[in-house]
Amino acid sequence: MSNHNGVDMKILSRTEELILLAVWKLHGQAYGVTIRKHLQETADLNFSIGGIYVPLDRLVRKGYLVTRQGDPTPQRGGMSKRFYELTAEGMEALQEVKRVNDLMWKNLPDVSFSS
Amino acid sequence: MSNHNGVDMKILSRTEELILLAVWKLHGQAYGVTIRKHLQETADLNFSIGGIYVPLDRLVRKGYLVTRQGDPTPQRGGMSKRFYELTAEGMEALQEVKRVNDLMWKNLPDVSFSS
DNA sequence: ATTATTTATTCTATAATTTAGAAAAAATGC
DNA sequence: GCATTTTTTCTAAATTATAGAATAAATAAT
Repeated sequence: MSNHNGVDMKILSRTEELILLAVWKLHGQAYGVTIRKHLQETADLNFSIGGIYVPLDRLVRKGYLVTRQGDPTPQRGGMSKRFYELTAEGMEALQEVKRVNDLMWKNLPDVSFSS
Repeated sequence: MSNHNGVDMKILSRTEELILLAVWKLHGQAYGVTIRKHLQETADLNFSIGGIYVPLDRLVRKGYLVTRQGDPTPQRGGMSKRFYELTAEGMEALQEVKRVNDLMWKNLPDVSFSS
């Protein structure tokens, strides 16, 4: 649970992981609306509006994402988009969560459960 | 994001997933101390005491785990153990989180990141 | 039998994250 | 200018995570 500096880093929350993955997948086209849609279409996950923008802010503050304001587009109207991209640290945090997940999902005994 | 009844189920939090997986792996020998140790040894995850028992309670309330009081053992001393086991619903919640994870980690473009 | 030691859980307060959606902003079309 | 569209900002309430002191229940030692 430490990064390349040997400093303990907290593991990503579920939402943080999902949003970073969406940004990764959407490379260059990641903004609030497309991120939300990607989660819906890819995994049938229905986030509220705040459920996307609140963690996005946090991920920028933590240094896992960078953001840039988009230019107005030739489409109808609307507030200008705010695009997001993964940083090296964001990618590192994703690799760490993958490491943990892979280890924890390995060598599980045959299914059996109670009650 | 729905279970076999078509009812929407909330996706497990990171901690809930990790604890359910530890219980699964430890089948029959899962209690607070062994769960905490398993997470430490398997994935280098260091949970505080409350970080284990608080979510364990919640997982029982949600029906993902059942619990039974252990008998005193021939070892030195100590309060008697409280063992945990997965329920069918707990297993289902794990399968659901795995489905989401597998989908989200698929087809990612080549690594690239900013700043 | 009293006291010390060990193992393990319970309890509880605080911090952080999630969730929901109304409100505001910024652009184009008429 | 006013209506409409797209997108973000804001914010309050609910849920989860974190930390570790306190307590409990057992055996060992004297």
